Amino acid sequence: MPEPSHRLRWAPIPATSLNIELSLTSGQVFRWTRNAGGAWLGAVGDIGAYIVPAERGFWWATYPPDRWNVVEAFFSLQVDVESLYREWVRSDRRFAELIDLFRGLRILRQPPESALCSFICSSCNNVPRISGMVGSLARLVARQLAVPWFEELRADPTLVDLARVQERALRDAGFGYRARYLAQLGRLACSGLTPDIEGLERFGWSEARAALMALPGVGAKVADCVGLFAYGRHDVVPVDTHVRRYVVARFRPDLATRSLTPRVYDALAAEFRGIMGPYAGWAQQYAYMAARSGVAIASLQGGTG
DNA sequence: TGTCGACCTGCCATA
DNA sequence: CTGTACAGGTCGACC
Repeated sequence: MPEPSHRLRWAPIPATSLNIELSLTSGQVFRWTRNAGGAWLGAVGDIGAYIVPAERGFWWATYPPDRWNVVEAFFSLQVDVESLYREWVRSDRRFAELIDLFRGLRILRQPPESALCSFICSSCNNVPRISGMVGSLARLVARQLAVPWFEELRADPTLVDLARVQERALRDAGFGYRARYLAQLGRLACSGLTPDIEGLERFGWSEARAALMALPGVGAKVADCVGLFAYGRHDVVPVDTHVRRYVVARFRPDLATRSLTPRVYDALAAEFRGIMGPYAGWAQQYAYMAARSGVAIASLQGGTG
């Protein structure tokens, strides 16, 4: 594969501030790939991106060229993680361990419509399979980008793109019961029956969240993922099975046996947000990774130390 | 409000 | 190698 070496730009953002591999493989985005040379390839909306990590920074290229603002926004580089780390350790001393493990992990800012599609696919699912589905979805419905240094790169899909495929084709491609949600969403979008997903970002979160939850296949968890990963709502805490396990073990053992009703969901999110503060959504990603990777939750039990 | 089962499929760990 | 439990949930029907 030809590499855009003559176009590469340098960004002096150290790996301690942005761990590219960790951020791209932490279950936020599912379509980035790494080539043999260690470069990461992916799309951000309609923009192709090429990222080569290094210790003291990273090399980057986009197509169309030189879209630094896209790279900067995607990696949320305006957020100073070092100051977050200092705050988190003050809020919860045991976060020091998670920061050591996952230093440089950032919340990525994705186009909301494709984030919606991805997290509809994520329900009751595992990351390898989600990646396969999200890749298939892009191949089935999204526009091919004419990026010279990719053999094949699809744009991030939009909701109207979804109407290009029948539910049956999605089922044949292995989407299972999520096929119905996606096909239905595409029909609604083409009929003008979905809200302006991009525009919802400017609404209050409770209003935007309710609008998202009215869409097929979108419950509290998926809506919260759109809030955190697409709208830049840093304080929104999606409560999945891992985060639930973490918060229950760490702070709310009284909720251990309760089923995850909307009330319990909100209580867990509120508990975590109350402790971790306005960037609780970012902190959630660290807790998620810890719980998912089997870092001894037991060792995290008992008080807020 | 809270509980239950259905919805699809494949990964992963253990028999 | 065949069998389970489970995986970044949501929805509708009943208490």
